[in-house]
Amino acid sequence: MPDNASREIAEPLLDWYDANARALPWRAPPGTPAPDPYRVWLSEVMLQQTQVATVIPYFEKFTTRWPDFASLAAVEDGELMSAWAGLGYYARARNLLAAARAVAVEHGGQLPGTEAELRKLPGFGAYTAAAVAAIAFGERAVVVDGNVERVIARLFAVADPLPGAKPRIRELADSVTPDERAGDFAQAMMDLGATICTPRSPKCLLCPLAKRCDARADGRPDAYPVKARKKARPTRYGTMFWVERNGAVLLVRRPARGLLGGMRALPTGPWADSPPGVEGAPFAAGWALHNATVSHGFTHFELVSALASVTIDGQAGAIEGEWWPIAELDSAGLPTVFARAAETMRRMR
DNA sequence: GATCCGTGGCC
DNA sequence: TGGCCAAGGAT
Repeated sequence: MPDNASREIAEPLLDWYDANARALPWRAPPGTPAPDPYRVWLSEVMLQQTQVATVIPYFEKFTTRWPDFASLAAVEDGELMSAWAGLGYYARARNLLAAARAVAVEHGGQLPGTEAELRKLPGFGAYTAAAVAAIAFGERAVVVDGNVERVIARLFAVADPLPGAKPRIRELADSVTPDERAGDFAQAMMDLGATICTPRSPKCLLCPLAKRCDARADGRPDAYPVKARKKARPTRYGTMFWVERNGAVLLVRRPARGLLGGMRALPTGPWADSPPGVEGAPFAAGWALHNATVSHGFTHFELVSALASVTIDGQAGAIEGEWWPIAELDSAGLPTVFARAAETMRRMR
């Protein structure tokens, strides 16, 4: 790292961090020994595309139930998915469990300590491998997340739009990453991005790097980073099926991959460009198609789902799935869209 | 490189 | 209201 980059960026940023670091459950205080790699890893996975305030209660729940790699590796798939319910991006939970088991089997129960080895584990991309290597193991790794991209783009007034500018931003991040305290430096950059160098209305008057910031000098810090416009989300339509029998409702397990993969769910028909009615129902019956719908925004489409219901008396026959007591649906581990649909049905019936 | 993959909060 | 955003990864 060039001397001027250290003097103008790393040193004042680390000084700021020493005085202003957020106290977070997975974080050791600045200057103290590195925190538990298990807790660092778990927090980093939960924090992918998810804000700190959302993560904290999940992190507390997970670390209470499963305090280390061995206990997590022993969990059954369904139990882990239920615990993750509501946090979103469920592939993270599937990869988390796969990585825990790989660590138990192939690494003697300890997370490998280098960025290159971490990168091979499920769920460890460029960001997470660098973050865990730097924060938990003290490796000099270049950690680039959305916060770092924004801070760097402003410090150097990077005019090229994302995502094309990612390689350039990583080069610049590399050039300002110190050889010592790379983990604290990464967390300082992310704290700065989350609290000072925010996407809208950055608080430049409080910023320890304002003197050195090219975007600040231009007078338009919020113009960076430049981003390509996103496509509009299409609306898709579907139907969820509520099958009631003896005070219980039929739940199914969704396929292991894809949307809400591996999660417990209400039976659904296909998503379509227009309301499909009771097409794709789990079995032929006298379905009542209700007027109420449930709308839910996913990452790349907006779902508007109708609700259809039927009550079965006597034997369930060959119906596949679990009969879950309606009074205990809160403990079923349903993703938010199904939890809301279930709540709507519970009130309507 | 483009697409898929959740959810909640903000203005 | 609706688009944008958040400690990204897999394919």
